[in-house]
Amino acid sequence: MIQLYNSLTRTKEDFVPIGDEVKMYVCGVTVYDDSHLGHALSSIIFDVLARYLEYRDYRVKKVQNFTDVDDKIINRAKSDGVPWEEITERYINSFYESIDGLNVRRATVEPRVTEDMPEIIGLIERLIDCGSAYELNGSVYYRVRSNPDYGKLSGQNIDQMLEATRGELESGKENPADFALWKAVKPDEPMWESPWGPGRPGWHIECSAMAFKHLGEQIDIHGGGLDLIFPHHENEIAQSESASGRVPFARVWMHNGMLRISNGQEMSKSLGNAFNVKTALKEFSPDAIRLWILQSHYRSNPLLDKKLMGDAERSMRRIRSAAEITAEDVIESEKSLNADSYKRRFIEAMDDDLNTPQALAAIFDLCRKMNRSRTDGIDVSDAAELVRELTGVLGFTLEAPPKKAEGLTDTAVEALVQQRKAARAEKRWADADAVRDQLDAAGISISDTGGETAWSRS
RNA sequence: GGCGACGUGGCCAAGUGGUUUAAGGCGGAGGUCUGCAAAACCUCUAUUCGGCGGUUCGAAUCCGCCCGUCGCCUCCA
Repeated sequence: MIQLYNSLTRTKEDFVPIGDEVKMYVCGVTVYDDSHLGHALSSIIFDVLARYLEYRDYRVKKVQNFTDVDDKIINRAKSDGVPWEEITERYINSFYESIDGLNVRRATVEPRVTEDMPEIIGLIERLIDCGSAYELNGSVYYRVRSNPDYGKLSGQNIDQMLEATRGELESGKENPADFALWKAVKPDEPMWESPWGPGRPGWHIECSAMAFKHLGEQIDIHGGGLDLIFPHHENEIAQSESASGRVPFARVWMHNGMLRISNGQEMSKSLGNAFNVKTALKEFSPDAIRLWILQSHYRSNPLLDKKLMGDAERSMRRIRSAAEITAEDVIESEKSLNADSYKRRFIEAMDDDLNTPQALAAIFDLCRKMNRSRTDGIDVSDAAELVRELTGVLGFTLEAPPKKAEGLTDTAVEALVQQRKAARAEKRWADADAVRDQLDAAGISISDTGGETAWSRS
């Protein structure tokens, strides 16, 4: 039985989907800049969740949106002096480049706000009809007081929040905590026609509308970063439940932790220290980045530190070399390593609220067991197959790290390797070592196994 | 001010009442293998879980206080 921690109830709960298909919605990105490693963290975690659910024989429909109408996009368009559509197009492509590079599978549906405008407007109309929203000067606001449950996710209560929000308040709202569902048009901003006049949707309504459209009015899992709990997810719950009358809107709310940067501060865009995914991928393999993330539990706050990614790169080599063992590499043997207990450990760990550090520990232990068994003349090809299976569930590619562009060509390396081979055959060790040093300097490492010499770029 | 998270070895990080005197990874030390290396394997690397009290037959795990770090309450994965 899979158990997941539900932010709404603050407990781990047995996961029981409503229907025969898991309906999962994950808050996507606002496309106004390149993706940073925080996005990578969230994407990888919910990628692993979807992969694991499928591994456990669930059918999964995952919806992840693009917010392509937003203040930050408008501002970016202004500062770049281009139409806002160009900004969103550019960064949607950039997002895909990053996410593909990280071997994150695409969601089943990836809706954009601009493409689901009729549903958004329709949902706002429903909210007005049921008394949960009101129009004011061409804008529409959600009436927070209409919902006694408001605040249940974040543990906030309206009065306390208001104390904190003293100061600038939009005039005319019934309650300062009421939030915009529809924003009346301002000069030079994207706009759509609506029953309340031209304007654009508020931030929160899109997710409710898209979840309703693509998944239905009650869903199994809703995911996103911890920072979205308030106000975004709180508002999403309020809107969705007011409109549909179905409670809860999402059975399980899952929130991933925030990246920490080395000096202890949160990594946030406003600090301007975002670490670009594409930049990271130039230096580290997607597997190293994934391992670095999955070695912490998804609800913790991993340290963003290049050293740790480098450590993960080295760790990956162990797993990769174990996974690379195929039937041909195996010594003829009657005895075969039975890896069932490792598979059970893996599943047990993942069932327990996606405990990837424990699941990885099972894989590392299995790799060690395989190496040990191999020297004992035991057939480990089935175990290697299991390593491939389990690492696949975690989304690893098992591909070697990116090749350094500079340096020697393959043929040049081969020539040097042959040169060294000759030297070794004649026991001219100094010459052989000189070649090895030369290769090493060019970022190529060598290993002599049996009669053969293997080389790889590091 | 309100809501919340966290503090485990040199670094990262599981574990949340007994089979854990604490998994796994990285790093380090020694060894096997090797011409020497690399990789791999073996052994070692926290009697201890921020501090102080308490509950309990028994706590890193529960309770209280204190110290420290961080997040949310405004846009953020």
